[in-house]
Amino acid sequence: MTSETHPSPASDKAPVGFQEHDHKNCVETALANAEARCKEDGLRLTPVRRKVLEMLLQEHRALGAYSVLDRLREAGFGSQPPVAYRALDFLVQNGFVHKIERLNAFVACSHPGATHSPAFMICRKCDAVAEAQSAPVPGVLGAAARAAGFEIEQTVVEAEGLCPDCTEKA
Amino acid sequence: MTSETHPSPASDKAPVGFQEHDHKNCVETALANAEARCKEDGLRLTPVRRKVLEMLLQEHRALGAYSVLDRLREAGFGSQPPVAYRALDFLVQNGFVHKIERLNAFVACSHPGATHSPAFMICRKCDAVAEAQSAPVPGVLGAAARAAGFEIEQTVVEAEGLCPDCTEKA
DNA sequence: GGAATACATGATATGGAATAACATGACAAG
DNA sequence: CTTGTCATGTTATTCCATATCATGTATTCC
Ligand SMILES: [Zn+2]
Ligand SMILES: [Zn+2]
Ligand SMILES: [Zn+2]
Ligand SMILES: [Zn+2]
Repeated sequence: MTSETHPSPASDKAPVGFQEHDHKNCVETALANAEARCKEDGLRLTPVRRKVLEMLLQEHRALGAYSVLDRLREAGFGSQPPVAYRALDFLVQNGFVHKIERLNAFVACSHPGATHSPAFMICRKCDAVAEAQSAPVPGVLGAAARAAGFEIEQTVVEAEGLCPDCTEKA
Repeated sequence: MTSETHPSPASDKAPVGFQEHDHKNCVETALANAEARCKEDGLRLTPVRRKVLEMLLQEHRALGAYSVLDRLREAGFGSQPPVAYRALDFLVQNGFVHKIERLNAFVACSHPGATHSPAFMICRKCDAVAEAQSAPVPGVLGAAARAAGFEIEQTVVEAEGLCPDCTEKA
């Protein structure tokens, strides 16, 4: 089970997230990929947007909108909330970034490219976040939705618990 | 066992939520059940807490913390945020109420009694919320968690989409 | 009963998340 | 050059959430 999120290019659907990896390379690759995909799809990866994506890849954990904003300010961009939120909206909209509802925070996607409905594991101790490639949320919910006549468009799946590190320390 | 949420008395694991029902009865029953369970478990369903649960059952939809607070003020209780949050915490903690992360809002549980990991369907047009009795989330996520050494303690499953009513109007 | 303890509430203050509304600048299409 | 579109900047406001300190009210134990 090569859950090598970042290092090995071949593993793509692994759980990933709590391991060490070649981070510099991981960030650069992801940024390059994003730029490529934007060019391809006619999306505009402007400086602010790029910067926000870069910092999220860099941190490799979920950042609140105001942390993002702080970093934008430091980097010489606008410092008002909408600046951050608009960039984040763009990135979320186009699948480069996910919002972690449980934390009201944002994290760079670990499985870019493939359209996916992600699932997250969130450590309640250290706030580490790992993205798992989730199958469509189906099962009971799908059945319930059909029964109720509800049309599912998007799903949020977030599991809270203890990451390996924090489990160890306890 | 009497989770007569709304429509048919026999249906217990039904999706529920978007249908009409005998609401007065539904509220009263739920309140009575809550009181019974609290007595049984040595929990203290104090006036504030009871009032909050009552209003959530009454509204039958997700309310923001400050809506709750407004109603508390009108009812002569304290009017500072912690008053609402503490009551909500108690109710969530003990399974009478769920927090809808997607909306930063709270809704009374539709399947009280049974310990359950609920799943929600949230209408993006009218904000109606229906609770489905969700089987434990595992599936893909469970496997991923095991592989990563992550210990799941709690899960959030929320589906966004269009409720029957809003689908119709479109 | 009276002290000690735990828990519930009240009130103040602050911080963080999110959006509405308006103005400006860049750029491509007609 | 004008118009429309999109991105950015700025101001202001609203909503969500928690830390902290003070007060009150039960229960428990002696
Ligand atoms: Zn990485
Ligand atoms: Zn951890
Ligand atoms: Zn009801
Ligand atoms: Zn609706």
